Amino acid sequence: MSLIRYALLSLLAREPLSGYDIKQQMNDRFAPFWKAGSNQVYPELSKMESEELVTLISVEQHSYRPARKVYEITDIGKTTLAEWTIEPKEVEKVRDDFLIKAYNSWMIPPAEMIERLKDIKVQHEERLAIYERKMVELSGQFKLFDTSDPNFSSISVIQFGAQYERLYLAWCEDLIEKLNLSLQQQK
Amino acid sequence: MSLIRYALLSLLAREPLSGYDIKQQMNDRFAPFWKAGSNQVYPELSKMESEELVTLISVEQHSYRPARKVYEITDIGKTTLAEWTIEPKEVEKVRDDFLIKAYNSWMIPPAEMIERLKDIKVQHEERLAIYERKMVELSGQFKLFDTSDPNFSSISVIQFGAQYERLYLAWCEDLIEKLNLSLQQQK
DNA sequence: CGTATCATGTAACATGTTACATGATTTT
DNA sequence: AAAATCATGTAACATGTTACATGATACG
Repeated sequence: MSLIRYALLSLLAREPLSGYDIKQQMNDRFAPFWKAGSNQVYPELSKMESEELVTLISVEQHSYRPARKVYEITDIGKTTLAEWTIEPKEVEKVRDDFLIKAYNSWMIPPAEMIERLKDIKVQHEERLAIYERKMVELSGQFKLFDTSDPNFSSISVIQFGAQYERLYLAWCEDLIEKLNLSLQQQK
Repeated sequence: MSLIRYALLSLLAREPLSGYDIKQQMNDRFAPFWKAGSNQVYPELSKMESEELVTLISVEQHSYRPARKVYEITDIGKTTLAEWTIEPKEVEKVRDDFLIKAYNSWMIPPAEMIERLKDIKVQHEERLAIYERKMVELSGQFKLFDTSDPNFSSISVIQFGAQYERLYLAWCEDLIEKLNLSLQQQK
């Protein structure tokens, strides 16, 4: 039911991982699509183990550290994930704070709003750079047209991310331009 | 602090509204950017009233119905909203369920995945149509270059929405095409 | 004659975020 | 000497969703 469950399974469908690995992948590699706190990952893994969606395949003990518990997806886990994947669902709300801020731009002096937009642009440029780096990384190890290769899916999702950032940048630039025009008209 | 507060203020900055009005605007007109339940709207309005961000300007009693309580934003409310609007903040995660589903597309038979994508496309086409209708509505009552007109902001946000839906559609079409190619190669 | 609308609100539940706790080791 | 890394996990808090409650009237 909960979304986090399927996010975890999506990663485990590709390779066995520990809770810690999953957190890393979400917060570093998978970012900025997703994020998960330890309080969600660890309890969910235990629950999924008791429901036989995953199994514990090894417990590595490096002397002093807490035991590293590595989980593998089961066949039940795979079919559960596949069923969820093709299950129809209403699409999400967009829900981006900055869009509400933009909805208030009429209250803000144009010069100030332009500064804000430039800040936002920098952040989106950084994200775009991350996606583009990932694209280069992945496209090397990918056989064209093999849609059953996990990399096919990774690439398509990253491509979405990159396109999204380009859209955001273009939108910011357009707004900046309009605000600039109105500044010049005032003079 | 909470986001809902600023969403409410954003609407009240344009005109006085009741809690019911706000819910309507969010769930109908403002959709699909945002959504709010009554349990968030009504208590938040009371809280904001006690903090003097809004004031109750009228209580309409239509015989049998619960009293309709209309709120207006105060000057404190306006400056609070304006400050929040220009306050820098890290940009949001994208977080769309379907992107996780797409991340699992390698597990799904291409023909099935194509069907799913077509379903999603329909939903995004509907949203695009909503945005385009709103654009026509709004652009009529808008003086070009007047960035202090609330409609200027409305238009820019809706434009973002429309561009987003076009991106989503293009991405779906691209994926469908790739999946189709791999189907033909299998034959 | 059942359902939708107006209009407030509460309660129960699900989900997500931030901070904390442990504790040796490696890096700065 | 301080901070980051690995690795598990818990607790407190904030936010969001779904369902319920009231109750007269208008609509199909």
